[in-house]
Amino acid sequence: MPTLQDVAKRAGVSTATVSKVLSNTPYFTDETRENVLHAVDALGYIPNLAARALSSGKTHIIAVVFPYVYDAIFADPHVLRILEGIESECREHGYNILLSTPRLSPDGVDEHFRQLILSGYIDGVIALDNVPVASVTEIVRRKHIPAVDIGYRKSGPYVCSDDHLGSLLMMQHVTGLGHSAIGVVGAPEALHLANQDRIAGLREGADAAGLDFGTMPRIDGDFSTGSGAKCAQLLLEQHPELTALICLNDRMAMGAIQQARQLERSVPADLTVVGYDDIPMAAAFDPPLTTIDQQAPELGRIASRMLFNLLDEHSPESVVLPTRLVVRRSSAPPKLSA
Amino acid sequence: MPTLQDVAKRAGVSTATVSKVLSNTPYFTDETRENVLHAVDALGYIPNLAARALSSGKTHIIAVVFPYVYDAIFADPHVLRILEGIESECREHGYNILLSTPRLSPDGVDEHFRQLILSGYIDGVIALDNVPVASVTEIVRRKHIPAVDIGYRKSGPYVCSDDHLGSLLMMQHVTGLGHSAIGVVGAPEALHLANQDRIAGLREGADAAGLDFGTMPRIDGDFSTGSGAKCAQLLLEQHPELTALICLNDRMAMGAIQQARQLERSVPADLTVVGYDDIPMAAAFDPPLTTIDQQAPELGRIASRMLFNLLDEHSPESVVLPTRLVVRRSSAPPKLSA
DNA sequence: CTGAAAGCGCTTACAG
DNA sequence: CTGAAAGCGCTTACAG
Repeated sequence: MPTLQDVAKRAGVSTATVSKVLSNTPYFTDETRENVLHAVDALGYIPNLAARALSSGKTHIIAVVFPYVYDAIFADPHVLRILEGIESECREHGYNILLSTPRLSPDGVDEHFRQLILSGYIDGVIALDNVPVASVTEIVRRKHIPAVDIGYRKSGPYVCSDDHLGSLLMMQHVTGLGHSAIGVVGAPEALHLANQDRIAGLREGADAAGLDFGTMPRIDGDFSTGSGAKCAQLLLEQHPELTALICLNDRMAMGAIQQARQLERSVPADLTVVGYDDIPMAAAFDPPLTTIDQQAPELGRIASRMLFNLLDEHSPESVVLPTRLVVRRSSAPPKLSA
Repeated sequence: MPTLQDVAKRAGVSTATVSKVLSNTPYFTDETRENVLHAVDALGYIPNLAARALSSGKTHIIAVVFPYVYDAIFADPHVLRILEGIESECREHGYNILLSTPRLSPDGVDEHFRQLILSGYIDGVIALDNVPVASVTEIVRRKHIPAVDIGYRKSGPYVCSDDHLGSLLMMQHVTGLGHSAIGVVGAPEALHLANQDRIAGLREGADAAGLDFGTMPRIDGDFSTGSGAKCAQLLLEQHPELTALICLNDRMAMGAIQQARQLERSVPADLTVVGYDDIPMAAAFDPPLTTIDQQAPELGRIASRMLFNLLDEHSPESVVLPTRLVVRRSSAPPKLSA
């Protein structure tokens, strides 16, 4: 591979000049600039990233960090769509994505991740920091590496979805249809920091409809399809009077619908089931899911842009991204009120 | 951050010694070794990866390349499970994963990817190289960077799933149940190099059962759930006599099942529907899908191990990973024969 | 068993 | 507007 030196020689200038021309420093004769560019072209010169990193301290690599808890990254379509947004934005800005999946424990991140962060290889971090057990970004920020959180650990710049609004909208939708015997398929708060907000939103929605959220049957799953089925089974067995199930993500809602079918309850005729996230399959499901669109790709895009701001020494505002109710066919008025 | 020099000073040795001790070179007094290790500890020294990369030429970064075609990486659970296998193996061996999603055109890979490869930042490449339009690894190998393909472009070490066997097993299963009016929801060969093998396997299975594969109705989708529904609709409208649908991936099978339900054909009582891939949701679906397990995580793991072999200057054998029939509840004997 | 020294390929004050 | 030179923090023959 040709080096900067080769280019300099070929163009008849110094390496400093080549370097500066390539980094778009002004103050160069058009002639010099052209000379350099021609030499670059002729030689097929590509900068050595390691050398650049060593001397400039910038690697143009950002770590995208999805803590490895429950099955998040490798099974959750929602997480994937966030990644999609990050990818498109990073690629546009010439940043490379290093995928990191640290194991978290109450003691913090694992040693491998710690080394990565301290090794100087990473210009910035975007972390899905939503697990109560430990913070990913703490160690990153302590090293003064720019970091943005996607989630609720508001210890620095962050972007999160308006979960309170989302679950409020959902409860309003369900009560608005006339339901009052409502079951909740939730998730333990230890699994996700957003849960508090979601529960609060549901409560507010229930209050507004004159219902007591505290008395609504609720069983927690783990976000998987299977757990949704199990929760729905228990809920419907113990409370056959339920006419609606609010599930805290789409996969559990799908599980719930499959379970309802086995119990000979057809959705939405006999039972309304709603989800959360609006993953791609939600629209293709049978019946298509009424759910909350979190704008996952946009979360990723915004997080990336905030990070680029930080890298430019600006201080981006944290943002709470609005959620939006998507009404499809898994929800309908209860039969009794018909 | 403390540097090698700091460690050397503190330990009273040369930087060469520190470097060698840290890379486990033998021939050192236990005393020297301990001195160095203590200094490292005391200072909290972490090697600077950029410096190491520049002087050694090794970055310990491997690029995991999923060409950005149709919706592969960000919507296909199967791809994700491959990534899961790669991740676990790489993490064990101390390699970091750079996620790269080049755009492919008949001219080859995009400029961004080309630069990445030529920049010296990448020790090796694992590529999902299954799209006929262009090869990802060609440019990589031309630069003598170790690369392994997951897929069918057998231009270097590769690992692939035994698609021929998989589809043969599937056809045998379906014909074995007594079906002869079988429809196929396929995918255009331009989308995936494995299709040829899958079609060949189906044909062989049909032959073996005394059926003519050529006359079986077939419509191609694009691997998405929605396309599966559409194909099933067309197929069942045009050929109401069909008693079984073989789909070339699970997502299309799920779409087909949903569509069948809308046409009042219950699965498997009125219609057998089988898939391919055994994605996580296949087991949780209603009915649970009969499908082919491709051992996706294992594909990723094997690919990683082959790459580590290459990095150690060994020449790994390419492998064709057996597939396995997973019988669940979406398949049953046809009604008529009952 | 250990060290001096060159070198990896860039960038960046500094000087002119 | 351009260049000489130091420096980023390691590794690696080579020598002893």
